[in-house]
Amino acid sequence: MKNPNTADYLLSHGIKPSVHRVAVMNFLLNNRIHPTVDTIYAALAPSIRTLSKTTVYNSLKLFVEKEAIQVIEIDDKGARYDACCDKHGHFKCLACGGVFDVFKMPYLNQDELGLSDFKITDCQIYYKGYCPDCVKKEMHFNSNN
Amino acid sequence: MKNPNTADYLLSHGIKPSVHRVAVMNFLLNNRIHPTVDTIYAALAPSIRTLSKTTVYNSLKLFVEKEAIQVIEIDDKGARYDACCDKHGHFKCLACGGVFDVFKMPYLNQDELGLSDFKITDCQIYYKGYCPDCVKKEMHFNSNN
DNA sequence: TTCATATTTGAAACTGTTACAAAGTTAAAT
DNA sequence: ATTTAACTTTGTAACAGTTTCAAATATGAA
Repeated sequence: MKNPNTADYLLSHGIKPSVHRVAVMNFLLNNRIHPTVDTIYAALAPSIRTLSKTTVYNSLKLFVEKEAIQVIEIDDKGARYDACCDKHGHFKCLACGGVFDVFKMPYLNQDELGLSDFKITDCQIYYKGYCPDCVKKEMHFNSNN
Repeated sequence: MKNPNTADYLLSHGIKPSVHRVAVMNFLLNNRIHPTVDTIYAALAPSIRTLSKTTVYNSLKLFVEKEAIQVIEIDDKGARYDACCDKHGHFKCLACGGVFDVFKMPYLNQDELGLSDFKITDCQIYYKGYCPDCVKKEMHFNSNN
């Protein structure tokens, strides 16, 4: 489960690998579930008794700035974080709250999009609906996820 | 500037056209600027002295539910509202805060996306960067827009 | 005119996030 | 070892956008 190269990964992005930062990055690398801040904090707090939620926020913000991870702001129920920085879309299930990767994306270049004179710095594609499991369970009532 | 069919438009979507609702919908139909709640409220409040911001929130929420408009949640700085419900992308300028339509979109169907067993209810494509005007003005410092 | 129903209001609550000053940690130079 | 400077972390409070909710108001049919 432990990735010994987490500190190196942070260093390669110009991030000083403090104990807390390594723990947060490690969680993201080993749990590809697009977790929220709360999920990360809840998972790490028991074993790192001195961890505060602000530090999780600070670390994630720094990682995003240094392009070590990407942030998925698919709704207003808490940002999701993804250790995979490759360009890809995301699907969020409105029943279970799960976020799925969508890798088969049809990206167009700037000219094709009709944005020739723009400077594009970010592109995000978000799908919403119900995942296969929840479709089967007919969990179409909307929860708070 | 006035669109006499606004009430009919609301009715055709199963929305009772109260005075306030017509005013909000009318603003959206005549001002295709993807306004925020604050923008709409600030524009209408002077002429409709009894209007409250909660009513703007309530009306917009109802319109979205009834699919009379669509909501653009491109960042956490306030939702944008679009009277055009056609499937299209949006670009937000990080300097001036303007939101632009991106109509030339490469939509794939569910199978092509690899989401065959999912039930998709919504798709949003968001671009960020700098619009032509701000590129020219070299307004690349980030504001709070 | 009365009554039932729907709409609107305004204040308070709520949520995710950020700001900030104080406290703690780290590691190099002495 | 001790000092020092720079950085990291904490915890509280602030903040913004949005929602909740009970009371007040408006609407329209009987």
